[in-house]
Amino acid sequence: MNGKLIKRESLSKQVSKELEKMISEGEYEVGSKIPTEPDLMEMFQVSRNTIREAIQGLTMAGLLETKQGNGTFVRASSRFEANMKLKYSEVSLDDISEARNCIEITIAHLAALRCQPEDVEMIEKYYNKRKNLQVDERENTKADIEFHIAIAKASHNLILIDIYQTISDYLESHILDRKLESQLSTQEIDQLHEDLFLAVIHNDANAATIAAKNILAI
Amino acid sequence: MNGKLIKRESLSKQVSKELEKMISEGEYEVGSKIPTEPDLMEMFQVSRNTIREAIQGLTMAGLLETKQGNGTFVRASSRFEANMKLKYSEVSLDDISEARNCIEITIAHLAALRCQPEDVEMIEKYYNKRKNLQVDERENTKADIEFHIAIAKASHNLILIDIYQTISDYLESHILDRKLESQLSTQEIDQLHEDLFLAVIHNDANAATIAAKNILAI
DNA sequence: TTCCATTTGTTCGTATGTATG
DNA sequence: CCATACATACGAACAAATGGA
Repeated sequence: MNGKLIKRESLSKQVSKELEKMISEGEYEVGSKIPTEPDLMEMFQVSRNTIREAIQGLTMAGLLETKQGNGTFVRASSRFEANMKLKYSEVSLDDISEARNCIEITIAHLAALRCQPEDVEMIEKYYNKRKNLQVDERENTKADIEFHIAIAKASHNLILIDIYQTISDYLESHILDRKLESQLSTQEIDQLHEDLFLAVIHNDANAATIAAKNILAI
Repeated sequence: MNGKLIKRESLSKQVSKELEKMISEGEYEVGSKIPTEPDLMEMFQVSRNTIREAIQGLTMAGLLETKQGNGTFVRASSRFEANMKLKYSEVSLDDISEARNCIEITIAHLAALRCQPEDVEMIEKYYNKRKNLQVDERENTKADIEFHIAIAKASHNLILIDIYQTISDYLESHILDRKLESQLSTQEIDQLHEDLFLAVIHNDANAATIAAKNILAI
């Protein structure tokens, strides 16, 4: 009768995803308390067990934190943030910056050597997105990171991709800082990204290496 | 009456720990099927929910794998092994090698700049251990990795240390292969390690970078 | 201080669905 | 088709911790 009733996904997973979405969208802010289990039962029309299973999953992932006799609180707004908070609670911005510098060049090099047509498509997509979002610095930075991640994926090295994705969320504020402090104009920064873009899609590994170094020097 | 009845720990946790112990001790081997849920209920004298919760925890941790309509199987003998299998199951040796090359040089450079007396002590310890274990190739390789990890720690960059440690377990067979295929003699390889060792403890960043590159070229 | 309502934690029981052999 | 075994979901009861009256 109802196509939506194809319930290939368990109720707890559905609840979990919905909660995660609400958290990531800021509906429940970091540090705040989410509704009680009885309230969530009412909201989602499922049993307490199902609610608890969903909460347990998000707790394991580090997004939530439960306090007996008090409530369930939002610990992080995303899995990445949770991962970083858990794993790298004592990491400095310098550490992140160094790690980025370390792998960015290798990634650019490998991406130029290995990028496939579908990689080019993705890279181009985010390159253009980045170029068209010059007004809003925040949005531009997000697109910037997406551009770099697309290049990382073109490297086809699963370890490097994983590392880059893990630290990329922390890069956001870092990149923004650099841009604001930079001596270079927006046009010059754009040019550097275009250099990297062209080098990668033309499979010029040496040029990609140089372009990556130049971007890191911003 | 019975000291053991202090049940500060939940039943499911107790069952979980007991199962994990049995798995790690090899009572249930990797790939084999553990008893069915009803059997486990009988064994531990708890409800099916409790059994299932314990199994779910170990499944999440990657130690077990449940197959509906078939049984529950041992996937890994320890959490560490599980973590590796889960995260880098599709990683090739080339990926690891590339990632290593990528960060090894940066690590050597930073270690030379930042190593403290206590770092020198550790590096020296494993340097000597490595030198004195020339007979057994396997032991030598282990000491080799410990030597490199000591250097990584001297970089004082938590992210790079973490990454290096994560991939180092996969490095063992890789390094062994390289040694066996190498054109260089044991003495020459030793010399390269001594170069790196001396460069780092003398805070010579450039020499450390070069030494690291030479070692990677083995 | 004690008491109590709230909230999460733990455990049990039961029913039904789904996959395998 | 059937027995077995895991998957999912619901309901219920009590324990334990918290915070406020």
